[in-house]
This record gives sequence, structure tokens and C-alpha cells, in this order.
Amino acid sequence: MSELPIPKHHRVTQEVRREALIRATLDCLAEAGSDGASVRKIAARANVSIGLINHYFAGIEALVAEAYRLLATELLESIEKAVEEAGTEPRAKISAFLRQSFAPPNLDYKVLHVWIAFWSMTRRSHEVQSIHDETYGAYRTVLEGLLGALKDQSGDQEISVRLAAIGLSALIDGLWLEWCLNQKTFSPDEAIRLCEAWVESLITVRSGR
Amino acid sequence: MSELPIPKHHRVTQEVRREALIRATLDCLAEAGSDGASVRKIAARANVSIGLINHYFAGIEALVAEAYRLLATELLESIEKAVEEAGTEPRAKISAFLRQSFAPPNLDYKVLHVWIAFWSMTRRSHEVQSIHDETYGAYRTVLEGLLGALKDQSGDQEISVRLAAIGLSALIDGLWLEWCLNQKTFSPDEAIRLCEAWVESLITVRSGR
DNA sequence: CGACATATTGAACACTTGTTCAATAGTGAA
DNA sequence: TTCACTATTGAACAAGTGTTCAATATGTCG
Repeated sequence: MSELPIPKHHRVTQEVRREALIRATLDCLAEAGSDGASVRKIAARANVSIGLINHYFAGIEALVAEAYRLLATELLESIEKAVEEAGTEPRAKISAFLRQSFAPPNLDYKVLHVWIAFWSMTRRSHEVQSIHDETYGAYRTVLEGLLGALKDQSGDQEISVRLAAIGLSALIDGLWLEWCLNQKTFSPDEAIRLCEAWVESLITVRSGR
Repeated sequence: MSELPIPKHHRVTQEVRREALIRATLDCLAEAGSDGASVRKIAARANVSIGLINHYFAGIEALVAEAYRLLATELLESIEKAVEEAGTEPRAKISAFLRQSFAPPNLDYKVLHVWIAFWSMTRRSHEVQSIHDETYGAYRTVLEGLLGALKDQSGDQEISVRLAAIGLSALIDGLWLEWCLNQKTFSPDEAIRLCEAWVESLITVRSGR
């Protein structure tokens, strides 16, 4: 029998390896929360030795920060995609935004614990704080665009788009947080209905005056 | 000179010691987030040896759970007190509720990190999960009472008090969370205004039809 | 005042943590 | 095929974690 040497490991592109480590980090965080984000657990999940993490990232904190950026970016992308597919009607786009927010994979209590891990790092890490500011700003900008279109259409000039976006995103986040912490209090459908009612009130209240 | 023996420590009631440890835990969590809740840091803050924690609590997890219960209870009590002092008018009571929610010491980014530490424990600890369910239920019940009184007064029978309470508490939590993570996006005053607008829409929209 | 009950101590334990760095081994270029 | 580059490894380290338990010191009761 000829001897086929089994390679102990193989090399990949820097980009591939970096993304694999970031994805492994998200998996670990989803599975075990903050405790999951240890170099050993992440390395094991990525089928890699512990030393490699410090070869690609300044430290575990930097790795987790990158994971934050990826999760937030992909969340917003998935929402924007759903909004695109909803057509051109502003009101319909907002409904798509809400449905996407309260559907898997975004609405998942495991994912909440990933966010919680990130939030807990905003204190220590300026980088994580920056990523929060950037990604949350982008999120609110998208919402402002949708609500602005609604405002133009309804012709109501009293709505503050900025505040409306802040309010709606807070309502979404609050419902999302509470549902993840306890799924028995209300259903995702009820959450969507509450958000829809908020949007309706933006139009109805004022134009009805 | 007579020798006055300096006692190395002194004994106190079980209740006093327990509360001191719980308060020290809250202090540590506020100061350093989840990382602050270690036996050594808590013991140091309470001026006590590390061994004492396991004498009074089944473990560090049980101690943190008790801290959760205390914080949530005192938050609700401070809000109920403010509501009481606001008089008998339902609408005014709700305003007091909101003002108290978005004022110190409740609105404090350090306190957010205490909550975050608790939320991160709901996964592992059934006890922490139970405390969340209980205290959050009590919180919503108070809100339901206030919104119910408003409903009776406005005579509008279309409002679902249950859903309205869920929505308002989510809005409060969402605004509260986001403000603690970044104080520059909006002001506490704007948060209050957003909540007031939500309450107004509950009345105005429907009775205006 | 003396003795008992026990609140309190802190060293010891077995773990887990993140980082470092010399050694190793894949892989593409010459 | 050989070389050189460097991605990858993993042992070692210091620092932190929660829990245990025999020893100690304190306040109280007889």
C-alpha cells in the first residue's frame, strides 16, 4: 500500500480564514453567549489551533468586534433585500421591513445573546462602540428613508422623520428584546401589528386633524 | 496606654449581611458589567472575605439572581411612587411613569450594563429566567392598570390594554437601551415625547374616527 | 466570667482565560 | 525537485475564575 500522507492542516487565503474565524465566533456566541467567545472554543469550532487567532486578529476583542460588524451588516442587508422585493409603495416597504425584522433568522433568542455579548463590550472597547454607532446609524438611515417617502406621499409636513425613525426602531428593538427573553408574553404577529399601528398613527393622527 | 484590641471583623444579622452582599454585587455590576460580578470583587467591595459569599448564597449565580430581583423591584417601586404622587388623573399618572423612566437613577448607562449582565444569564439559569418573568410581568401589570384607567375614561372600547402595555413597555425599553448605548442620538426629553405621542395615538386615533 | 455556637476568614484547589513565540509543515515559485 | 516564505501549530505562562473547608475570632447566653 502506498502511503498517502494526511496533511495536518491546510492553508487558505487570508480572507477565507478571517471570515471562517468570524463565522465561528458568531456560532459560539449564539450557542453559549458571552462565555462562548473564548479563543479555545472559537478555534475548536473553526478547526484551527488557538494560536491562529492572534495571527489574524490583534486579540479576541478585535475578532468579536469584526463579528459584530458582520452580524449587523448582514441583518441590515437582509432587511433591505426584503424591502426591495416589496415593490415601490412606501407603506408596503415598511411592512416588509417589519415582517423581516420579526421572522427567522433575525428573530431568534440565540441571536439576542450575540447582541447582548456585543452590548456588554461597548463599555470596554472603543472599537465595539464605534461599530455600534456606525451600524445603528445605518439602520436608522434606512428607516428614515422609508418614513420620509411615506411622509412625502401623505403630504403631512408635521412628522419629524428623524424622531419617527428613532421611535420605530426603539419599538422594534424593545419588542424584539422582550420576545427573545420570553416567547410566551406575545407572538411575533402581535409585535408586527403593534409596529404597524405605530406607523399608522404617524399618518392617521395628524392628517385626521 | 491601654491596649484597645481592633476587631478583625464583626458579625451582623444574616439579613444585613445578605443585603450588603447583594448591594455590593449591584455596585460591581454597574462599575464593570458582567466582569465585575466575581466573588473576589464583590467580597472586596463588601469588605468581607471571599468565603463568606458561599456561606450566604448557594453560589455566585444565586447571588446575582438576588441582585436582579432587588434591582427590578426597586425600579418598579420608584416608578409606582412617582405615579402615586402624580395624583389621580390617569393621563397624568402615565406621564409621571414616563418621566420617572427617563430620569436618573433609572436612566443610567451603568445600570444598563447591570441589566445586560442579567439578560445574559437568562440562558444558563432557570432562576434568573424566573425572576425576569416575574418582575417583567409585574411591570406590565402596572402599565396595564394605568392604560386600563385611561381606556375607561376615554370610553374607547377598541384598545387592547394588554397589547398597549406590551407596546409601550417595548418602546420605553427600546429607547432606554439605545440611549444608554449612545447618548448622542437623541435626548431623554425626546424619548419622553415619543412615548407621550404613542399614548396620545392610543386615544386620538380611534376616538377620532 | 467562661464557654459555646457560629459568623467569618483565607489558603488551597482545579479550572478557564488570552497572549506569546519557537518550532513545524504546507504550498507556490524558481 | 528544491527552496523559501509564511500559515499554522501547541506548549508555556501569568492571571483570573468559583468552591471548599479547617482554622479562627466574635458576640451572646448561661
